Amino acid sequence: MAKLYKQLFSQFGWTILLYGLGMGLLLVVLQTARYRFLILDHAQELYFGLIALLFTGLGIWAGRQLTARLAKPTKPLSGDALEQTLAKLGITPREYEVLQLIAQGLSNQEIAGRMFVSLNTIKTHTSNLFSKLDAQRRTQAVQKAQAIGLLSGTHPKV
Amino acid sequence: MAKLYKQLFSQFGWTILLYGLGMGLLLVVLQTARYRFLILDHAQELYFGLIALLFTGLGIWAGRQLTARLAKPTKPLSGDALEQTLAKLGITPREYEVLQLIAQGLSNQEIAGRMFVSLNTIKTHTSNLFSKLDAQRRTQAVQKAQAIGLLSGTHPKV
DNA sequence: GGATATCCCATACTTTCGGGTGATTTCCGG
DNA sequence: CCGGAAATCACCCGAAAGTATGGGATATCC
Repeated sequence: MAKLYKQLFSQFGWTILLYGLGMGLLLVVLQTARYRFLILDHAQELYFGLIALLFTGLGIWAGRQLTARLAKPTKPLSGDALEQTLAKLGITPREYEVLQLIAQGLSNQEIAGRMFVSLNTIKTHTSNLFSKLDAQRRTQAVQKAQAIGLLSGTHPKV
Repeated sequence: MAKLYKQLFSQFGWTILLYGLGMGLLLVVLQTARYRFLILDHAQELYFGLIALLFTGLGIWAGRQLTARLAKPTKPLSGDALEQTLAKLGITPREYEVLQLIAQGLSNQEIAGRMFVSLNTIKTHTSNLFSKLDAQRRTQAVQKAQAIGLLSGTHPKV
């Protein structure tokens, strides 16, 4: 449990904390303000609208913050860093080969032919690869791999 | 005035409309619910909290939708060159949108959901797109598009 | 020798893709 | 007003991709 928290925190930093604080603060302010200045009866709708607007804005802001961290762009790794990343993800050499061929737009059949193994073998490799990359599709795997820097620049094959 | 609306609509599609509708609907529902079931006195805080939560979620969603459209047209090639290339290949705006979403690893179903059209429509778009890019698979299309510089992220750098 | 990891292959099954055809609507330019 | 481009959607069909499971062959490390 503490591990999950730590991971989340390291990933999102202060964003969540700040968001929670802001949320609580706003609620408190609004509450006290309600009892102090605006005790008008039918001002409820106005309150709802205001809160809705405010938290919509906050939501957009928070969304931007979070996606900004998740969509962090990176440069292609090389040599040592590459192997380290591969090891961390548990991606085997053979799987990495497959990944590179996938990124070049080859089908499983073509990959099988190029690597002199059966189609089923490639399927196994891709399946394992996807689970290690937390991907459901080959395009997603390529996208994630590029985001991490596992793949060098595109090879203009044709 | 109508022109501005049209432009905005064509840019953001149903996102804004849906958002406005959802907002209004939620407010109405909450209001009527208030007078029907929960006339308890100190339930206000709960309401505020609920609305805050709801609209935070909505805000995040809206933010994602909007930034997805605003961030994509950030051209890797100098604007003009991009449009020229697209025109040369006969790729329509809608098809280009699809291409970008494909490059992000989304399935046709997910793309359909994000663009508020049917799965069949996306299939048509992808099919036309592939023939224009001379590709047989989505991964191949992505590879070629990146090689030409049609996609942000990784493109001819070195 | 046993545990582990990698690689190879297979079968069976479900889902997704891609290709093809055709149809409707809207909008725009000649 | 007519014709074409663009966008939307539908239906079918075969191929490819993905999932699950299990078996067998090495090689390595303890």
